[in-house]
Parts: sequence; C-alpha cells; structure tokens
Amino acid sequence: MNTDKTIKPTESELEILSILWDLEKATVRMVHEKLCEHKDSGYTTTLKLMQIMHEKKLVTRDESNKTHIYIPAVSKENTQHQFLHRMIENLFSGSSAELVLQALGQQKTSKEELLKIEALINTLKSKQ
Amino acid sequence: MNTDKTIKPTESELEILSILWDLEKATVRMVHEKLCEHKDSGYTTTLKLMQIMHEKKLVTRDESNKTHIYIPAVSKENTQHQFLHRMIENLFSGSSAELVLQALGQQKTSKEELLKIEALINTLKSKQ
DNA sequence: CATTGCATACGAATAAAATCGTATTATGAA
DNA sequence: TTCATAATACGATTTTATTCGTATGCAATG
Repeated sequence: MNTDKTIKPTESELEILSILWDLEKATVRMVHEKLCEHKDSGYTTTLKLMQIMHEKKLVTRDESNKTHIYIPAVSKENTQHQFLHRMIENLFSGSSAELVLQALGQQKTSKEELLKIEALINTLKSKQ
Repeated sequence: MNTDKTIKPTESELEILSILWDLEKATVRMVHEKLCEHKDSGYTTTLKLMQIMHEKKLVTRDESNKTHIYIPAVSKENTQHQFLHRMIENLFSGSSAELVLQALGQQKTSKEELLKIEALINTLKSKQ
C-alpha cells in the first residue's frame, strides 16, 4: 500500500545529496565534478537532476547570483533513518539486529568503532 | 562508471524475493496472495514481474507442471550484502559502524539481540 | 464433450528516472 | 562594445520499471 508520505530520493538524487551533505553547500559545477569521479554523465544531466530536486524540495538554493548555490533541505540523519527503516523492513524481516549482524560481519570495522558500538549497546541494555 | 556487474533487484522484485526466501519455493498465486496483504496490484502484474525475474535469472522455475514453481536463484545473504554495501557507500560514508550506530539507535532491539551483537563484537575485537 | 476456472504468455500502455541537446542570458575580458 | 565563457531553463528522448488487458491452453466437473 505504501501510505508513506515522505519523499524518497532516487539513487541518483542520493548521490547528489551525499555530496551536498559533505560540502554543506555547493554549485552545480562543484557537485558535478565530484560526481564525475564515480559516474560518467554530462553536466546538464547533473543540472537537471538538481533542478528536479529543487522542485521536490530536497534542496533549496540561493538564486541571488547567476550561479546558484544549492543547500540540502533534508538532513542526512533523517534520510539515513528512512532508508535504513525501509531496508530493515524489506530485507531483514523487520529486525535491525539482523542487519547489524550482517553489516558488522562483512565489513572490516576498526577497534575504535567497535568500542563505540559496544558503548551504545551498554547504554541500550541499561535502558531496558 | 558503475562497473558493477551484479544484478540489482528492483524494489518490487525485492518484495517478491523476500516472499520466496520465506517460502523457499512458491507458485505465482502463492506469492501474489502474500503480496496483496501489503500492496494492491493485479495477479498478472505479479506474474509478469516473476517472469521478468526469471529472465534476469533472479529466480529459477520448475516448469514440469502447468503451474510453475518458482525458486529464488540468489541468496538472501548475498542480496543483503549487496544492498548493505551500496547503502553504506552511498549514505554512510563507507563506514559500516556509522550505519550500525544509526540502526541500533533508532529501532528498539531486544536484550537477546543486543547480546548476540555484543558477542560478535567480542569475536571481532579479538581477531584484530 | 462443453463449460468454467485457473494458469501462462505476451504485447502494449503508463509512469518514473535519467540523459542530453539547444536556446538564452549574464558577466567579464579584450 | 563585442565576444567568449559559463551558467540556467526547458523540452525531447531514452531507458527502466510497473501495470494491466487479452489471447490461449489445459484440466477438472457436470
């Protein structure tokens, strides 16, 4: 049924958002340069995509100069949240732990990070 | 660029795969019934989708009877892996720990599951 | 053996996403 | 002022995904 009203960025939009989150604000050109490191498509494609994202209100932009400056309008945390949630539902039978186990198992994680996770687990345990 | 050769199931295909993983094998009708609990589209839509998945080799099927039996041709684990990886790259700056922290923070996780995760962390820590 | 029900196949319509070409405009350097 | 450059706008095309209608076949039932 998907009664979910939140806007779901497409994969391409997500790539652009990632760059914007990183840079905080950026011109189309800046985004495009970054994008090209991974992907190979033309400048106007990136432009168009960002215009659409503007229509969808995924980004805002400062139009006071000819060269617009784009700013993310959705937070990284929220978007992560949304995608994680969807993924857990779709692929991990609704169990976040199942996802966590997979994620930890497959990627190499540094000791520091493991400690951070451990700390969080302890907090959660004491809260129950 | 995207030199990635692995087939990426679409969202709809993923829903069907989830059901198949669950049932191990199933007819179109069985899958369709399950699907309808969440989503509302016609039988032939499900059929077509599964035929396409067959072409893409996401599923195999036993055609020895008139009513075909579909079997997942990609493993749940692999697919989870693939999606997790993509998500970590796209959304979590390549850090699986970042994802784990988010996932644990937002969803409620039972004590048992927390313990399982903790155990895995200890294993990983000792391996470093 | 006719009818009905349920199955597949297949093509076509629709929708959504991504890509690109071209027109137009602003700006700064010659 | 004129020209080159770089930016936006916008429409058209292409590609991919989703949805569904209709044709056809098989098999059980009366």
